Amino acid sequence: MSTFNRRGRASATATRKKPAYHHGELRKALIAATLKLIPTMGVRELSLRAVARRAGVSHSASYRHFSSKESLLAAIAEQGFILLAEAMRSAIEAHPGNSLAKLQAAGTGYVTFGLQHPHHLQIMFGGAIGRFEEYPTLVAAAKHARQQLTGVVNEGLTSGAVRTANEQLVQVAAWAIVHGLAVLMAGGQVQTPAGVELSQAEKAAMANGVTRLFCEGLAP
Amino acid sequence: MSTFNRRGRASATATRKKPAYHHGELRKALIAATLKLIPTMGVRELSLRAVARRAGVSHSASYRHFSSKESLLAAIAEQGFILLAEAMRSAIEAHPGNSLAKLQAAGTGYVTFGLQHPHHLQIMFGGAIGRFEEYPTLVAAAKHARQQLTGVVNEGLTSGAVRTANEQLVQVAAWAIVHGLAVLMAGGQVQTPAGVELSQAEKAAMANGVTRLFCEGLAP
DNA sequence: TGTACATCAGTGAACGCGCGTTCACTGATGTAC
DNA sequence: TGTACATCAGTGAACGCGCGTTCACTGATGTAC
Repeated sequence: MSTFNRRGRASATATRKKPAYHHGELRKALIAATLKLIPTMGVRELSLRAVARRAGVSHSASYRHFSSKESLLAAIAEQGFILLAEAMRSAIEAHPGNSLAKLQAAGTGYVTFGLQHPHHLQIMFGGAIGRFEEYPTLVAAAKHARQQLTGVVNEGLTSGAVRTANEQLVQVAAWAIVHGLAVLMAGGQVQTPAGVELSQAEKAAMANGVTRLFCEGLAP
Repeated sequence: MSTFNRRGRASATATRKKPAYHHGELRKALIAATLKLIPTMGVRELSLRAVARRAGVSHSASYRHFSSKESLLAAIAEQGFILLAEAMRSAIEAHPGNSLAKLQAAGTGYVTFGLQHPHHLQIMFGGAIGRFEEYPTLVAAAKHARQQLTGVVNEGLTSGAVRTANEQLVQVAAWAIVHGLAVLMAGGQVQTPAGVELSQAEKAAMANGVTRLFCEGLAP
C-alpha cells in the first residue's frame, strides 16, 4: 500500500518501476495528504503520523520539511490566505469601474473560497495555529488577503459609491458578513426552512444574494 | 492542592472542615473547570484528565456525569446556546415596538454573548462536537437560539420595517454578519488600523456600530 | 431515635494506544576534477 | 566518461508521555421500618 503510493507519486515526474527512495515532492505531498485526511479525522484528531502514512513515507520524514506539526498547518493556512487573496483579486478584476460591484464580487470571492476550500478555512481560522506571529510569511499572506477587501471598501468610500459612514465600521461589517457566511455555510449550518443542507448551487446563490443585499444597503 | 480544591467547593454549600467524599456539584464543577482550562490549553488539547485534576477529583469521576469527553463539551455547548438565546431575548424585550431596533438589539446581543463567552462560542461552533444530532437537547437549544433572530427578522419583514427582499436572504445575512463579527472579535482578529487588538469598550462599540450599519441598510 | 440496607458518587490501578520528536543510519543525488 | 566525496532526503527503532476508558472497590447518603 505504501509502496504503491510512493510509486504513484514518483511516476508523476518519471515512469519509475521501483519506489523512489527520494520522494521529490514530499512537502507538497504532505500538505495534500493533510487536506485529504481532515474530512475523515478532523483537524482536531489529525496526527503527523497519519499524514506521513497517507503520503506513504515514514513518520519521521516530515521533519525534513516541517519543523513541527503546527508548522505544517501553518504552511496550509498560508496557502489558504494566498488562495483567498487571489480569489478576491480576480473577482475584483472582473468588475472594473463600479466600486460597489467590485465589493460585492470580492465578498462573493471570499465566500466561494470558503466553500471550495473548507479545510483551509478551518485551519486558517479554527485556532489550529497557536500564535500567528511565529510564522511571518503566514502573517504577511493573511494581511495581503485582508487588503483585497479593505482596498475595495476604501475605494467605494472615496468614490462615493458607498454612503457616508465610519470607515472602520464599514470595513469590519464587510469582513464580518462574508466571513460569517463562509464559516456557517462551509460548516453546513445554513439550512433550508425544511432543515436540509443547501446544495452547492444554493450556497453559491446565497453567497451572491447576501453580498448583494449587503452592498445595496451601503449605497447612498 | 486537590484537597484544597475539594474543600473549597464543599464549603460553598456548608462549612466543612474535611474534603467531602461526595462532591455534590461535580457536574457543574467539571463544566466550570473546562471553561477555566480552555484559555490555557485550548479546546484542542483539552483533556478529561486535566479537567478532573482541575476540579480536584479523580479522572474517572467524570464518568458519573458525562458518558464521554465529547458529551461534556456538548453540555457546555448547550449551555452556550441557552445563554445566547437569553441574551438575544432580553435585548429584544428591551426594545418594544420598533422591529428594526429589535433586530439591532438582538444582533448586538449575539455579538456581546460571543465577547463575554468566547470559549462557549468556540465549543459551539469550533467543530469540537462531531455530530450535533447525537445530543437532542443541544439541537433544541441551538434551534431555539436561532429562532430569536429569525423571529425578529420575520417581524421586520411583515411589518414593513425591513425593505422588501427574499426572506431567506435577509435571515442568513443577519445571522452571518453577527456571527462573523462575534467569531472575529472573540478570536482577537479585529484590530485597529495600527494593528493592536480592540479594547472591550471598542469591541462593544463595534458590535453596536456594525449592527446599526446593517440595519440602516435594511430600512425601506 | 436506631438500624439495616440499597443506592449513589466517588477512588485509584490498570488497559492498550497513538502521539510528537529524536537519533544514528543509509540510499540517492549532484558536483568537482 | 569515471571516480571520489559532500550533501540531501529518506528510514525505522526508540524515547517518554498523557490520553480515554474500564473495573472492582469503598465511603457517604437516604430511606423503610
